[in-house]
Amino acid sequence: MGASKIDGFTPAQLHLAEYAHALGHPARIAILQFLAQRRRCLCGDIVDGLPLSQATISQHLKALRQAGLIKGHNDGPSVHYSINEKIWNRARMALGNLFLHCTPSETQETSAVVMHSPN
Amino acid sequence: MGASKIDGFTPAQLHLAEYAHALGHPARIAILQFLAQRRRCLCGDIVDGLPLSQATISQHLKALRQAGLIKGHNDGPSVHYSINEKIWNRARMALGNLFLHCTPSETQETSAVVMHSPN
DNA sequence: TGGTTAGATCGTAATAATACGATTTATCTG
DNA sequence: CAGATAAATCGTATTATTACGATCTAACCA
Repeated sequence: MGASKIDGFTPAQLHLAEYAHALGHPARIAILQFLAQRRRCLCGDIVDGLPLSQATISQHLKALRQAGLIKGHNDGPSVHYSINEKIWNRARMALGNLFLHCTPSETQETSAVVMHSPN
Repeated sequence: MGASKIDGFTPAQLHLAEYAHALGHPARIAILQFLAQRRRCLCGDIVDGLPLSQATISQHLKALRQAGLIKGHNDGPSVHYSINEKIWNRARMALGNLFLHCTPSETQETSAVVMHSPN
């Protein structure tokens, strides 16, 4: 894409867009669901589980890592990936916030709950 | 980007990625927040409110419309835009679902609430 | 009808994203 | 050390995105 204009938007808007952007590809959704199922898994497990090459998976993992949503832990030649709960919760809250403030009608109370700090 | 591979992913994953992708730009976040504030507003209002050209705003509106998140209502020469609650709720649920199933620990009950059908 | 206004669309330049083969890097093992 | 394995990175072709000026379209008004 052309580079997005960044000035004129709030940090909150930029962060929210960054999180959503990281979620904006089916492979990255699948990777996150994969990580959630196994709680912690090798990069190779993901490669085996998805219809994409090792290089492409690695690229998507990098994108998720750069957004902060996942983290990797080196274990010999392999890497264990897992969801980064801290940033994950931030993303959850940011999106909950968006839906809270952008959803009209009585659904607001329902959405509101997602915003409460879980810890 | 290169065209994303689509086969091998579930419809749910594809929809989720589509919604997230639509939210993955600060201008589109700002537009949605703008629409939520005024509940219904002219395209020109958005153009005045954001640091982007009319052509660019129109392009972002098109992206949001194609994802189904907003709808436009013609009123003479102007167009009133508003959030499409039906699809908006679908997006909210889909994202709530993702966070529900991907978030470890005790935050699950909290996230779960967002999934309940509001109506 | 002629002019004005609101938005969409066109054309296009610049840049980012996607995908994958090939290669590199790093770690373990014999 | 030599070979094997895991994952990252490189190189690159293709396509999408972003942004904006310019133009087109449609609806309104005098």
